[in-house]
Amino acid sequence: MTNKEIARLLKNMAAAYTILGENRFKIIAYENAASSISSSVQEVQQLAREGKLSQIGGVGPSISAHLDELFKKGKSIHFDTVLAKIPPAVFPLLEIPGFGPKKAIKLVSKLGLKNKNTAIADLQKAAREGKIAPLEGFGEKSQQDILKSIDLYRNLGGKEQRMPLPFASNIASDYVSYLEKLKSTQNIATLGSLRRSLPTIGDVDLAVATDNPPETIHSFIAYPSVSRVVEEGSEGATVLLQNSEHVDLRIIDKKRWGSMLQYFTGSKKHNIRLREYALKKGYSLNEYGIKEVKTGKMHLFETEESLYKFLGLLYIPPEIREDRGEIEAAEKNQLPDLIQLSQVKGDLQVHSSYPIEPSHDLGADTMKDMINKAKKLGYKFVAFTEHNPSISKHTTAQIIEIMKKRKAKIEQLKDSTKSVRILNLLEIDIMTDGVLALPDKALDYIDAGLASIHSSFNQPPEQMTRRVLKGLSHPKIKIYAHPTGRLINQREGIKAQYSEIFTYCAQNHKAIEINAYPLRLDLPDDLIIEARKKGCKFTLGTDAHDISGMDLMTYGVSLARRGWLTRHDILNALEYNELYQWLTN
DNA sequence: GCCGTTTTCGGCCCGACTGTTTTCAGTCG
Repeated sequence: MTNKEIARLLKNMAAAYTILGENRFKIIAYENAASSISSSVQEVQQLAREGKLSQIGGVGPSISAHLDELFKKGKSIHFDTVLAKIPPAVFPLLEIPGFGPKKAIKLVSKLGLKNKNTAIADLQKAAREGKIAPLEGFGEKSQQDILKSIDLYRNLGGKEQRMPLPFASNIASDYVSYLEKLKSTQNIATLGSLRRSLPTIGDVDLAVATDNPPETIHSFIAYPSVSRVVEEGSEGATVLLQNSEHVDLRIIDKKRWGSMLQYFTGSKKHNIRLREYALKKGYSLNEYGIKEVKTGKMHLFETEESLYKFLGLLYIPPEIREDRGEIEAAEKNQLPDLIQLSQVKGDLQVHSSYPIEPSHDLGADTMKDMINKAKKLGYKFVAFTEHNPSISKHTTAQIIEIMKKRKAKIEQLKDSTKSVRILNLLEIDIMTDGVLALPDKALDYIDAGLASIHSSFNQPPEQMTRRVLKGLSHPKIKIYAHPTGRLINQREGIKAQYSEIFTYCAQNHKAIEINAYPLRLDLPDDLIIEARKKGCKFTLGTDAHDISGMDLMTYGVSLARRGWLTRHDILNALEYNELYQWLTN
């Protein structure tokens, strides 16, 4: 079963319990478990095999026992018994926007919907025939809304696409510099997942504090790339851009800027935890401020810093507001000193146009150009990591010849370049059987290698894990590059036993790459956290195939920050000599 | 059902919006 299927099952359990009138906290528990499973990048069934189900937040002894039974025997008696008490036609209706358990059961029973396979179509027919409006609790308006929601559901087809962070970030920064030019603009910021630097973004949300809201809103909707104004009000507006990217503007009162920014930045789970924390101290927290429960006195916050401080907490950076222990850490003065872009002294994955005749894509710019770019970025070092020469198109002797020449070229550049040190690395495929796609002797011509998967992404987890570990076992290989192999919106990552891989890397002097390429943003943050706990070191690489690609290091840094990493976890923060020693040791 | 510097019991966030209601229920974020 996929995570999505498991999450849906638990969501259905929550719905069933809602209809059956179960304890509402039990319902919330099932919903929480469903939501953390649906957002997990680790395969839950795999975790179950390793006996690690309880690692997932919100999955405790009861749910994990039922899931274990389900995975081992193909069904869970408990789940089946509860779900059997609900008419089956209820469940498909839950997928329609605006439908919850109560509305679904009411319609299913009053309209007599029996067939779960045709439930949505049957409902649509009933609405068209005007059979919903007369029902108690419904009316003409809700009948129309149901028809609209069904259309919406059908159009979406359940697959809403999220933008990779760098795309959303570009849209936002262009919009921000446009709105900043207004004299009335006092404060401006991004909100939500964009501000927390999630790898993928749904809507771009912006906040503006202004002394002239109408002017701000007018300018917002008059922005040149707006293709359609979806909503326009006194507190904000929503527009669609050329490629139907959704952008929301929210006008925020300067006196409450801190509270609103905090609230709309989220995450939801962080906010819930923060409110629970505040309540224990006698404060009720909402998006407008903090209320003293006893006296009703309201405190307003112009900055987030003052808000967190008022609650006795250090300022929590947006990237780690995910309810992963950050509030407790802020309380105890134990927040990590997260890595910053300025601490990154070089790029450890760059592809030049050097004619290495690779099996994958070559870069577009010369080594020289990329070195100059590295200088401009203020780097102390840069690593060339072209793909290995194609092994199907060359003999071993030819490959060695290519590698020899490349080494000579890099040596020459090393000698002639003072300000930036150059590393002679190579990105080498791990073939399906775990063998490196480079003859052993050819590895003599590099300082160290990155190993990565570029084919047969669908091997079963055990086989994939053995393949990766075998590839990494070569003494020259020091970095496991773009570890999951995912391409956002295009390809799921490999299925592997990551905890085994991380343990191996921590114990065998292998670093894990955090790849900043926009469609990769790989490793995902929860796996970074797991790898860090095992003691792994990390590298940052843009995977740039031209000089402009080298500007995207900031997204690798965001990802590392989301994974709680500091400069001590990341090899790019070392001085060149220490780094060279680490890679050649 | 989950969870823990309030840890094996006794808690469990807060408000907006919508449509149907004359004070609330359901859904959403």
